[in-house]
Amino acid sequence: MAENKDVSITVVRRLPRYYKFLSNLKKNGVQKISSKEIANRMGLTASQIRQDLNCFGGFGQQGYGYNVEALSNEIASILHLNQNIDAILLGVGNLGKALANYMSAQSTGVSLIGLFDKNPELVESKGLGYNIMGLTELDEFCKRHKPKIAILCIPSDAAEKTVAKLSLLGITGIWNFSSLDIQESDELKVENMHLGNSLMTLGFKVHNNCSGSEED
Amino acid sequence: MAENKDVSITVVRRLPRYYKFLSNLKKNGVQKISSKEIANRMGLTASQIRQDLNCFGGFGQQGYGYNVEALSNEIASILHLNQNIDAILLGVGNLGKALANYMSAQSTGVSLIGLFDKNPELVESKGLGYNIMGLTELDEFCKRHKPKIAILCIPSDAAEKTVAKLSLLGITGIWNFSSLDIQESDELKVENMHLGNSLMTLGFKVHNNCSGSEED
DNA sequence: TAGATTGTTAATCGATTAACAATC
DNA sequence: TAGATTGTTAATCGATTAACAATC
Repeated sequence: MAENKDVSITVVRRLPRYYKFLSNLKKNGVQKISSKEIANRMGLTASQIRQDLNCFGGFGQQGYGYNVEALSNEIASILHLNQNIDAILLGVGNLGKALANYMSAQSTGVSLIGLFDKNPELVESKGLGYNIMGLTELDEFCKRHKPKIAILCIPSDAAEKTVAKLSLLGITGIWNFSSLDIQESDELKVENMHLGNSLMTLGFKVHNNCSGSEED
Repeated sequence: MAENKDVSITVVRRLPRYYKFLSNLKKNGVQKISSKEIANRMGLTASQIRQDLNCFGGFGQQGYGYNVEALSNEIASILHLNQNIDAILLGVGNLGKALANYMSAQSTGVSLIGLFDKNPELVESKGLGYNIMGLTELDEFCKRHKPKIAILCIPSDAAEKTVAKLSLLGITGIWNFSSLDIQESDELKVENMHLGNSLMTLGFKVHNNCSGSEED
């Protein structure tokens, strides 16, 4: 059974990578794997993988390794991929559309139940599979459907005004693609996806040939 | 003068955030700031900020603090934002378009010089400001224009086949939006932007109300 | 001069790696 | 039984925080 609470965020961030890796193995019919081989193939160390997994339970078997399917299921359960969180998306530009398409194609445990835009009538939504609401309908929609996550694909000045309001409307997680640096708190969990920051970091690495691993 | 080399990637990743923060101060006419106030406003500690900056030089003044404009310029120079790296983008779907638009609007030290798609004739490129080439033209284009960074907005199976080839064509940095987990090396710097991983991490946090800071 | 705040060293904390007994 | 590989404890490494002398 999955034990969590006060597992470090560093470990949590590796779980989706393990999950992806194991899914690929499963797809290729691989049934068992050792921490050593996971390490080799993912560019980590065997120790680290065993430490990570043992934060949640002893999923392996001495002398054998890990059963791919069982471990994959355990991680899915730790990440709550089988449960569902409802999400709304604000700002249906190219990026918003890309994310909406991505989310309908992938199982990440989060599903989109509403898309909003300042000018819904200007959005070309053919093939998107959603109809788009105006931001004026946001309050009413949230009160009725109680989404938990908001995906921000709006400019940072708009985002600044929106965050506090979303909190009041019951949003407890923000996937933030605006350049606003949103601070995480107990009440509001945040993943800041600052594209520009990542690109500048890449630029630095390319210029300096600096070493060091990266993730997300 | 900026001293770098073997500065940890953890520190480097904070530089773009500092830069953004200082740019905003500058926009608001703020001329000086202390590490303590930066810390308060960014959710870090004053110690950490002083440690970070002193990896590159002593930019402050005792009893006074930091001059906003000077510090901002120093960080821009450390990040090489004034120099330019040429980049190409592969896969002009919604995401590719979003990134192309973003990059023409922002100064990140990286500029797009070519967009490629498997089916360039199917891409609606009105208003994009680029004309889109077929992937068959990639070799020729790279040999002529020698871009250094490739932005991958193609499916992961396509990405898998493409990475080694890009390396041979002189690409030394990859901004990877495919779900393929690309390993970084001395020859090839990588920023993996795994959207799904980030969303799953957010889901975990929302479910578990787990604490811990995040960035990108 | 007195007050403020840096640069920098030392202490602490957390994450990774190594080692090995347990056991399949 | 012998070999392999886990789970787990201990050692190391790196990053953050605290403290304080230097100095503007």
